[in-house]
Amino acid sequence: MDRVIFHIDVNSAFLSWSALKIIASGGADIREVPSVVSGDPEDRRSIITAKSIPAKKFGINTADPLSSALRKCPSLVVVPPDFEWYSECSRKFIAICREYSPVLQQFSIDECFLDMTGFLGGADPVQVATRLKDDIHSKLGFTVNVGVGSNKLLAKMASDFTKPDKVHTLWSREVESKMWPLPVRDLLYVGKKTEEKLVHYGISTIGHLAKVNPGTLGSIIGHKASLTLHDYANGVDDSPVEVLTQEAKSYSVERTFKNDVTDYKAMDRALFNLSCTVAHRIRVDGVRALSVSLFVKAKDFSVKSRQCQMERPTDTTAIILRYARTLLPDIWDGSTPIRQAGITLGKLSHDDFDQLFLFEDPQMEYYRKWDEEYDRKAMAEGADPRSKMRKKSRQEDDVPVTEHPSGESALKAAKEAVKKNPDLTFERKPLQDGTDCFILQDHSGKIVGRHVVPGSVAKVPKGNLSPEEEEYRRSIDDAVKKASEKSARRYEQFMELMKKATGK
DNA sequence: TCTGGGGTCCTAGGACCC
DNA sequence: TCTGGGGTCCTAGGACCC
Repeated sequence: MDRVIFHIDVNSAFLSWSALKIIASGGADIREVPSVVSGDPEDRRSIITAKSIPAKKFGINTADPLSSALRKCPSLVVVPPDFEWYSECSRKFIAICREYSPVLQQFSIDECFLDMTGFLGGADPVQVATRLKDDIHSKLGFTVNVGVGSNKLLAKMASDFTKPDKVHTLWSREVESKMWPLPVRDLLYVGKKTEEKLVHYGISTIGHLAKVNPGTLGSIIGHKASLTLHDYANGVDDSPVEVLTQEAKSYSVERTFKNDVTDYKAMDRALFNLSCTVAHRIRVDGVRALSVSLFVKAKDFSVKSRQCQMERPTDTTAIILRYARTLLPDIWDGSTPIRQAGITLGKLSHDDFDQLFLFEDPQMEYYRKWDEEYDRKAMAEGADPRSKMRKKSRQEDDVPVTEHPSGESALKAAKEAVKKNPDLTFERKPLQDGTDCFILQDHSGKIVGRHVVPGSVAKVPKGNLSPEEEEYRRSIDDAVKKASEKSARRYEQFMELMKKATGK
């Protein structure tokens, strides 16, 4: 049977979503000027996460280093990402799409497929797609492209035609006229390397690719890829719109260091931090991992990795760290400058027979308590908005949050609260999404309030500062220093704990 | 002043067994 | 003891996506 598939793609998603928030607080529409979502402009390692259409006209592309983008366009407006807000926008976007068909597959935070077959009620697919597009725009304030096609591949290709705020069709019968003239690179799963290989053999358009013998193609790009790409180039894709989200097969955490790591102590601290983060995430999701993989990326971008299987599935930080440490000597000589390191957990399961061994291994008691404490603190601080929080801490739900347009006013509000109630203390604690935050705690350390400046950490005032700004600036330096001291302290505490637990 | 972070899947080669 | 080949499993590295 002929299917009708929609692919809905938010135009410059992160940028549009940030724009809405900025407009709501009285700012200008950054979609209309050259602008990007990126990290701290002072950090040479920041890259472009999203760009506006005017920014694209300066030759700025996603994943470019921010420094090179600023060279192309010195007046570029740079805003930090706000993942919590993006998740909220995404949820609303998906909810509207779901009103059009229950057969929905969320493909990423800003894309989904709808199987409209049987849900059109005789209506013209393009009219329905246009209504969906306009519906999202009027209710949520941002634009999308809708691709309409005979299968997922064609719908996705169609949504990528001209942007923004457009509906395009790519039916099977239109493949030859609309898709074959395009360069091979435009085909899904043809990246830089595959493009190079294909062009080397004179295959430069999707039409060329469609006519190449799959056997010949296999010797150029590999067996599996040749079958897929040959089908794709001919507009063939039988894959269904998957309604059920499948569980993650692996969890990974990677960090690029501010300065390349060249000594064991610093590397061991990094392994500890990575282990803490990734182990916390699997505990939140209630899974355990059997395999651990460690990778390091050197200054020259060469990557080395090693993996191993643990004795049994675990979600314990100390165990994961122990295995990660055994992998390290195989991939690092202890002196080569390392720019990035990461840990991936795989072979995941839900069974927790690990508990049975608790009593045989007295160390586990220490480790389990430490992890519980870590999880409790992480939840209270609302650490990572991107993690799918299975259970939210009750405390967090009750804490009032006050938003401020600037850091100075947030600092002032926090100070006044302490003045009114001397039982309270406040501390500056930026959230991971770039939102600045002053938290208020009572004498027991319980968080009772938050004064936040959404997405403000990158906007550190420089140059001639007023006294208020000076103080704010100092509070930032302070918080950075405190955070790094805290991380060092936590590492030392954990090392003590391991010594105690292992009796060494 | 180059180049983030979180995933999935595939390939090629080695180990091991028959 | 040598040689070849097929099948399976494991893993390091690479390509791609958003």
